[in-house]
Amino acid sequence: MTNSQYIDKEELIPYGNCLTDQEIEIIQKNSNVVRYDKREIIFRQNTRTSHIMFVKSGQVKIFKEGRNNKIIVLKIATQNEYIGLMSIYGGDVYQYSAAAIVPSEIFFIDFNTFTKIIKDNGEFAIKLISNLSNFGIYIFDRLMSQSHKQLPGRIADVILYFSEIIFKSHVFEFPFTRRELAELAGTTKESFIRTLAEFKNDKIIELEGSKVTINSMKIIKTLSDLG
Amino acid sequence: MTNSQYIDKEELIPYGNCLTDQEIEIIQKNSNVVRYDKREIIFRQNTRTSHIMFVKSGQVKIFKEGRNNKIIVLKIATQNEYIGLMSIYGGDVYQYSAAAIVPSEIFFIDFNTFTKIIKDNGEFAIKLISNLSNFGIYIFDRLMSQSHKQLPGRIADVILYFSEIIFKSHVFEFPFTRRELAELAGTTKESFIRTLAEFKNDKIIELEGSKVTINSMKIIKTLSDLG
DNA sequence: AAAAAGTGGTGATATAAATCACCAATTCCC
DNA sequence: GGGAATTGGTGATTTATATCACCACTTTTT
Repeated sequence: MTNSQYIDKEELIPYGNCLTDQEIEIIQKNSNVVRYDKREIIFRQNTRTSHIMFVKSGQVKIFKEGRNNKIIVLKIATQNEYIGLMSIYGGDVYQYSAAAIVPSEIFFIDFNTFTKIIKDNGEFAIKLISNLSNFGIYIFDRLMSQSHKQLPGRIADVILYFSEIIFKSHVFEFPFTRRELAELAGTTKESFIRTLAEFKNDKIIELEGSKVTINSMKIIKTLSDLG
Repeated sequence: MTNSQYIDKEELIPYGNCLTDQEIEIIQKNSNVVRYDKREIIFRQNTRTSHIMFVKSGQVKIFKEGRNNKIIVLKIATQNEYIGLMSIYGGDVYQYSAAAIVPSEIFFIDFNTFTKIIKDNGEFAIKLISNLSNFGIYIFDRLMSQSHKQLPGRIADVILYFSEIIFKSHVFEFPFTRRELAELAGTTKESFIRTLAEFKNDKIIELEGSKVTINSMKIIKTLSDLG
């Protein structure tokens, strides 16, 4: 018998501190962890949804594939983030794909078990509603940025995303190829490379391969704001 | 005392058939209806969220305003659709604006009352999770289309939207100005007008002012698919 | 260990669509 | 009822970015 007093439920499952010990136990009995290598696909767009998943450890790329191999990278999911929630309750197939970008552990929870807990536990339901809402707002912002910002603004956004959201540092290494970075900025590999080179020439950033050092966060933010 | 046996709860409140008579009653006690004229603003982006709302009757334009007066029209909400849900549970200010496009009645529900019912009623919570998920997926599709489709494809999308989602007929009248239509397609007034004129010249549609008759649904769908 | 595929990068060229500049006809509002 | 603003529309011009065509280098695959 575990002494739950000493366990942070939030580390066992996202929004776990809304759940009773019993609910946590039920989830754990109806779940399992799968390990994925770098670049392995976790689920693919248009396949049937099955389990609720979250990232136990690692980093996962969420992306959508369109016609003629065009891809949009939506975000990087990190530790304790649900992935695929929106697809599971929004229809019966995944609307996007997920792939590990570093070796990652994914926690799989049985769909019916999870749904029952949402129904029984209102606080937990509200948390999920909040989560989905925030994700929706995030996609919405991406839509605005894609529609109205031009390249330098969108590339500044990509730099800010890694610096502020993912690595929380103004020195970091892109965990993506140039092509993937372009897919995150909604452009082509060539245009991304060129614009990034301009940032480097203008001394806004330093750039050595994948390593980025932001020299002027102020200029990056201005670029992002003015679009 | 109302005899609920003869009332379709779904018509009183969206997803009402998940609610008990008592819950419906609580909602009705804590809500009110407000009438809006054509073009009146219902709520504006960046103002604080307050009530849960849904469209009792009419049609409401949901749109987001960016820098330099650039606007994206996201969708038209019609009867029995919640508006602003995503903003209310995603943060404390509206992420977008809503305006009536025809005289409309909006049902306002007290936030705490509504939240309590979500917490108490799991079926209702699941419905809302589903609703938010579908909305998210819709925005996501818009993002894909904005990123990868070119104008004719996006304008075909607009025509399909009115024909299939809003009016369910291949003859209809745009309830929008050319400018608003352009904002829905993610382009400028001029480009929208030109492309629509091409559709007319190519006999894909007939066009007289705001009145549209789709001659070849097949070509419209092909344009939408191929982007 | 060779062959194949993918990556980072640069230059030249093409092009879709925005922008600018108008105008006539409506609609709005003091 | 008359001026101001908005709308639908067209043509000419500009421009941002995609596309094409490469190349040297690295990483996979077999």
